Amino acid sequence: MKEKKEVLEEVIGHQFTGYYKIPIEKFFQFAVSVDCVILGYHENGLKVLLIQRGAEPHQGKMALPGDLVYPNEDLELAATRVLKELTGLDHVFMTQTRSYGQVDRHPVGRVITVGYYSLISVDRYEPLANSWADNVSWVDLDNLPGLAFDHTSIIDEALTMLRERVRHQPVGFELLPKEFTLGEMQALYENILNEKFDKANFRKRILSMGLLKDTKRMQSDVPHRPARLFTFDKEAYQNLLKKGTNFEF
Amino acid sequence: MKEKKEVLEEVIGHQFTGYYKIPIEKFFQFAVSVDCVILGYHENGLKVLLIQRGAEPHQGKMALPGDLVYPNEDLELAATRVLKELTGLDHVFMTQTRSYGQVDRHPVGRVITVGYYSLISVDRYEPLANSWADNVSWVDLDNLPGLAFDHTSIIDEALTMLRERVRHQPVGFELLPKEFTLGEMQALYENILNEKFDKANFRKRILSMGLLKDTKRMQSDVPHRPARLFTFDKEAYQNLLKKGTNFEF
DNA sequence: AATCTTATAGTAATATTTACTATTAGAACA
DNA sequence: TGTTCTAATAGTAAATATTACTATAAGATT
Repeated sequence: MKEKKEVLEEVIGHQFTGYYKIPIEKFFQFAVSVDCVILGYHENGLKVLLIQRGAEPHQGKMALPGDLVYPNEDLELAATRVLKELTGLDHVFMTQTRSYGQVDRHPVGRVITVGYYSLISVDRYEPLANSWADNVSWVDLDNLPGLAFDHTSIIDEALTMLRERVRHQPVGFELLPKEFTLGEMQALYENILNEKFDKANFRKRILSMGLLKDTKRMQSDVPHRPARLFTFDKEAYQNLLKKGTNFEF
Repeated sequence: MKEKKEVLEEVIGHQFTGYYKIPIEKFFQFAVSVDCVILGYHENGLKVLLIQRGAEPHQGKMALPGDLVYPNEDLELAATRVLKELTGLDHVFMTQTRSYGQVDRHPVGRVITVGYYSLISVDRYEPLANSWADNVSWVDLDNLPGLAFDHTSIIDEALTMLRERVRHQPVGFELLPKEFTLGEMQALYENILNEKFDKANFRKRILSMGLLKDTKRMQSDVPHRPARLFTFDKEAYQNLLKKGTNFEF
């Protein structure tokens, strides 16, 4: 590890003579970006929304939708703006994952990126490439190409977060269509957690949470006995949260 | 919400004529800081390590140990360096919480701060104020004074994280002395989770995890039957992690 | 030696989870 | 129209885990 003195002298460009001697402007050399990990579920697989970069650096490579934050812009707003500009997606509620700040992660200068993630229902949105994005597409998580910057590890960590979260919060619902069957729900859980469950027990477990509302309607156009359609009972979930009851799958 | 065009024009200082017209240097106006939330447990209460600021802004106020990151310094290293410089604490393993980027959170300019947190055993470290810190002390979390910047909410979120984590990871051990009794352990859990447990059942639950090593030694100088002393069995925990067994309290 | 406090052991009732089996119902086809 | 397919739904008995207790043990203090 470099000595503190050496490090400082590299920064300030001349010999270091004391802590308070570094002019504060020397610290204002960073740029900040946001990167959005939008996860979806389709055809029995988890997908992530990627763009093809139509601008340097890493032009042509696939990447997370992300861009630099304006110096007078809040981070959350930046994430919302960037996602909309590049993919057309609006009204997507994202939460921060964490920040990535490797010194050499960006070729142009020191850029810290802040990760945001969201789970969405693939069929409720229609991504459309825009601005400097040459393309937008849902890419299978088991089959990711080489990505720009450190985006592969940003996705990996978001995924770890999802697997952790799915056990303690009813996040599955966000990834399914508005109405879904218990079979679909089970397939989703099995996919995320990479684990098989007993069908009858899975049903009991999920139903006993009291977070599903029976629509009284049935699947149609299936070549077998159709299953009941459910929706997520938001109200019941709010009540559960208020009571402080902690959800466990 | 401001229109994009207006926002841009504020940033670039002249009329906006198209996305690619903003020179990239305009984006490199940020500074980045790290703030360390060091939590400890002492005399039946959770504490956080705070400094008294001996420098502007917010001179004189209590604050988290934190400072600006050098433009050529990795975030983790910065956190380690800053903590050591201000409080003398070394070899503290911290993990990132999240970043805070409100536009007006710092009076000098646009400063994004990255939160780091750690749980430590109060009696294993000897904090000592240094550099521009006028003072270091363990402050009771139930009795926090007004803090500099947005540090109160950084602490609040770290605390929420701790309460979440304590249910799924054996973090309690980090906060206790190397050797501890089951009674101390129970008091800690009750304190963090603000909930009482049945003594006999708590013992069974904790022991059945198989993460405690019996030292065969006893408490001394207590005015009652002395309790057995335990240590955390790191090896057993590693094995548990390898097997992928998920810890639940 | 009596008394205090807290540790430790044990247990019975209750609740939850698990591993099953059995039955049901719509669609498709003969 | 009934036979067959597939997956949904219902039910249950054994095994496990949790909970709410009671009883006993042991060192320190008086």
